[in-house]
Amino acid sequence: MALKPLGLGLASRRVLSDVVTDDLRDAIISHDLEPGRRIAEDELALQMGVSRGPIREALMRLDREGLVTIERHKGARVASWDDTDIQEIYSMRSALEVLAIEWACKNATASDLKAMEEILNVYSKLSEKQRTPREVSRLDLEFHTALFAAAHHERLFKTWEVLRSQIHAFLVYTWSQDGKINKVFLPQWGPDHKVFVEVIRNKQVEKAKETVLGHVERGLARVATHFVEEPKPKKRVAKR
Amino acid sequence: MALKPLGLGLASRRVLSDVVTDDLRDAIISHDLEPGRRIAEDELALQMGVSRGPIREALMRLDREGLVTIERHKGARVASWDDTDIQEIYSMRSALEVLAIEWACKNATASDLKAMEEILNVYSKLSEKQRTPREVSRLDLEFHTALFAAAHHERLFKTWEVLRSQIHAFLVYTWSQDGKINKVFLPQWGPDHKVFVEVIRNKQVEKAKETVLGHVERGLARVATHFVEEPKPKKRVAKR
DNA sequence: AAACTGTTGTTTGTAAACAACAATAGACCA
DNA sequence: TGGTCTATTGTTGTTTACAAACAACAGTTT
Repeated sequence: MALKPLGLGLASRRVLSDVVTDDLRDAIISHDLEPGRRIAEDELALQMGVSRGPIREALMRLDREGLVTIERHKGARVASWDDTDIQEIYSMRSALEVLAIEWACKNATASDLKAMEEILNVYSKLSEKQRTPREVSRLDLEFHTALFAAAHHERLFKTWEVLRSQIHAFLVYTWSQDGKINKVFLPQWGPDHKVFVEVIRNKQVEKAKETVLGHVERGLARVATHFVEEPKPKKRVAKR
Repeated sequence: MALKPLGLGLASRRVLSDVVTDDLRDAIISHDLEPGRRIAEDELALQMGVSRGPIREALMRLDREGLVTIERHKGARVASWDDTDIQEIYSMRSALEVLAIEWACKNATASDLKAMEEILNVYSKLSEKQRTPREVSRLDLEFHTALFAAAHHERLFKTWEVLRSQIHAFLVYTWSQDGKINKVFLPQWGPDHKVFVEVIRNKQVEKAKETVLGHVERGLARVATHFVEEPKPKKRVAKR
């Protein structure tokens, strides 16, 4: 059974709270709602033309995803990031990806490998100009999602989905601070990921683990040096 | 029916959905609600004397915790476990505990260590008779929770909490199948865990990782051999 | 100033309805 | 008999409106 109902248009009977969740997530990831911003249920409900029920549900889900922060009787805010968060996220990511590639070596099917290669294929067909940091990062997250799917490990996949949202969110923030992250990163992306598919196909578990560890560590280094710290209003008093 | 009507609203600072969540979690973990059992919102709301709102919220949280399975328009069921789940849970646990003890070596404070030792202390004061599988397992989960707390890694801790609920749930199930799991396990528990505190205090990262890995693997072996498979009414393919 | 008190705006919870949907049971036809 | 189709039924999803609990703020009193 497919872990994720791949977004192929069929849009199957989505429920209102799903729509709200996705819209809100996009708004947060794209920074239409800036970090720290207050989200009032009534206001959002009015704005989206739905009642409070689905809004509450969406906010709770995004809280679980780490994109918003809910405090009792105080409501929800868009989450914000500092370097502690980066450290946490990438250390989790290392641990999870190592486990993922381990399981993928055992469980990956032909179609799993094909899905991963398909993403590499899409990348290779992009023109130089299309290889924007944003687009490549989107493909990057998609590739790693395919890797996690190949592990066939339900709980691992769900945990990754949470992490992915957070990575996605602060990556966009990082780009907005520094548009030219990509000098060394982008040309390397394709070859770097081809290795993943190969070691999985050949079931070279140890080499796979090393590969993925190095990969994530380089990712962290890249992000950390470019991440511009943002004052985190965790417990700040709101000034009017 | 074992669902206690909730105590009067003296209630303190907790909010209704918290109470419902905790009551339901207890009922599931203690198997007052057997795996696979259907949970209807209306029915539960009536039983607990609250409206559907807090019930829905509680069910969503328990779904996230993995104790309940919600399907759209079909409602919630108490989760059930098979050996695949055990494999998933323990592989996750290994990865997470290694990361946890790594961070604990860096970040543990004196009071963190003290908290862990306090639990060992409680254990050592238990009489032979009090060392039931159930009680020791409760202390075990508490100890490991203290370990995760000592890591000072927010996301890691939250992920552990999810896993803990699941471990707790099927451990109770395992005990109910076999009351004498403890012949080799129980006497070893105390000394086994003292090592944890020491390696963390001395910041012996590598040794710490080995220790925790072995520990979890033995835990898996113990559970796996005693786990009696239960028919799982998993997901049926959606027919249209 | 510090402590008290009420106001305000928000979240949280309740209630009663309706709408959308899934499962089931009959009805119908072959 | 066997199968498809359509009601029926029950549950979840959603809305509306209101009441209660609570945090933050401002003004008042001491």
